[in-house]
Amino acid sequence: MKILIVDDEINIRNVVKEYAEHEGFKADEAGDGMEAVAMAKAQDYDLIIMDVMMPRLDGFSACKEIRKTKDTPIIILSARDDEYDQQHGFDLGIDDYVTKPFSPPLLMARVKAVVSRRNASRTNVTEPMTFEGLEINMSGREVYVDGKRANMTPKEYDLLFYLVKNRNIALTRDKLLEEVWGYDFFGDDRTVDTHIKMLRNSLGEYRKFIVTLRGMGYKFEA
Amino acid sequence: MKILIVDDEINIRNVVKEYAEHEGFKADEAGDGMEAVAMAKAQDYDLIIMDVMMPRLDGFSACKEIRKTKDTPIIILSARDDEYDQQHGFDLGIDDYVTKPFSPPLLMARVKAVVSRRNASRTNVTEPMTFEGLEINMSGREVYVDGKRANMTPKEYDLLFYLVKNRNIALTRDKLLEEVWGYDFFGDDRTVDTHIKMLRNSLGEYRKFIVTLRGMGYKFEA
DNA sequence: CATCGACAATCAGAATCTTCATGGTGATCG
DNA sequence: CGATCACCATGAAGATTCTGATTGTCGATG
Repeated sequence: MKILIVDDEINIRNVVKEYAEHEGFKADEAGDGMEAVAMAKAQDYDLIIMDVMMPRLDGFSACKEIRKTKDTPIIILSARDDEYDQQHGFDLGIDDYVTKPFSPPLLMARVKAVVSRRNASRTNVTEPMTFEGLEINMSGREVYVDGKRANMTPKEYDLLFYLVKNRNIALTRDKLLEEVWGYDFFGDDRTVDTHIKMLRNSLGEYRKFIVTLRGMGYKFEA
Repeated sequence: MKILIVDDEINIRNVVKEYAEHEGFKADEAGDGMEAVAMAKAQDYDLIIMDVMMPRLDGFSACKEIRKTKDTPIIILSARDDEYDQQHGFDLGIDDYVTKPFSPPLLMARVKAVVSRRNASRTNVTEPMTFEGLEINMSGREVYVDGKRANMTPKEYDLLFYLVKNRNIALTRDKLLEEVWGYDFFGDDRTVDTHIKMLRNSLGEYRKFIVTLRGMGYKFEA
């Protein structure tokens, strides 16, 4: 297992590298996008961890360039909650996001998840899915209700996609807050309720897929 | 959920403890590294919050000592960024760190993230189980009795899942109250009986799996 | 070995407490 | 300035707990 760490800050590279090696990965480093592209094309990495803001060539452009020849899994390190980043990233087939500042063990958890997902099945998790009259296209960030394009807010998309990705699994509000809002969000539990409500409204009759688990949280039940 | 708070300043311990208990944790305290090592080895904590600068034995040395026998998750509280980065590597298996001064809600967010990550990696092995006509799917929070979905209350699920997780083990009412209800539940023993009764009703003929141990408690016998 | 006493477990239901969906409000951000 | 979001208050639906009565179990004893 060999990964490539791309960031212009040497401190971040060092931290990530130490953790990765502790997990049994072999880790190479690149200090900017140009370097990253060259290295990613020359070798077969199992995963690339890529910062967005970098000199010479930014992370997204580097991804686009790498994707021309390889489909190495990529995890993006982006500044907090940038909507544009997410939209952009889905188009490029980004496998996961971690927002800065992040805790190294959290990043490692994502790394392991992505790697095992790739190994487990080559099937792309972001293929469009259909549940009766509800069509969900995560890579295109589009949702159709009975063929009609649903216009939802960013949070609704994020929430729905996370629920669907973990469909048939009970999710606590804390878990949702951590995964959809970010681990550094500290706010009210009930915030989740509010967004669930709005999401249900957006889904019309297919609100039935979102099940309330009393005393627990929610679940997308297909 | 039990955590150990290690810091030589009693004010910090108190603040952290109060927040932790508010989140439903049970919290013990230690005033220095030596004490922490002794306590961490004597008991199974779900998490340790450890200061770096302490008399007698510093936080890092305490971690190293604890790691010899346990792999309890550890969050480090350090005074400055560089104190953590430079002085010691990441090979101690630290799960996260928070720099002082910190805001208690931030610390709590990290605590919850670390704990849920640990639990996720450990309990993700919750494939659905079947005992004759009784199907139990913990991750989906679903129970089927002869193929029919059983609609149960939160406590019934919690109780059943705990019993099943510890199947074939005798569980006292006190143990059940502590684990299913929480350490801070001060109520009647008979409460357990009531919920056992309702659970048995929900399980129909498969009530037979729940065995009462006279003068002792209950057991799920497969 | 039948009976009895003592204790343990079960049960039903009413009072109390929790939780959730909802609508509204003010803050925030582009 | 409009969209979005976090948060709060509220009431209704639902869950939990306790009480006290009843049933069940065990072992001692005559």
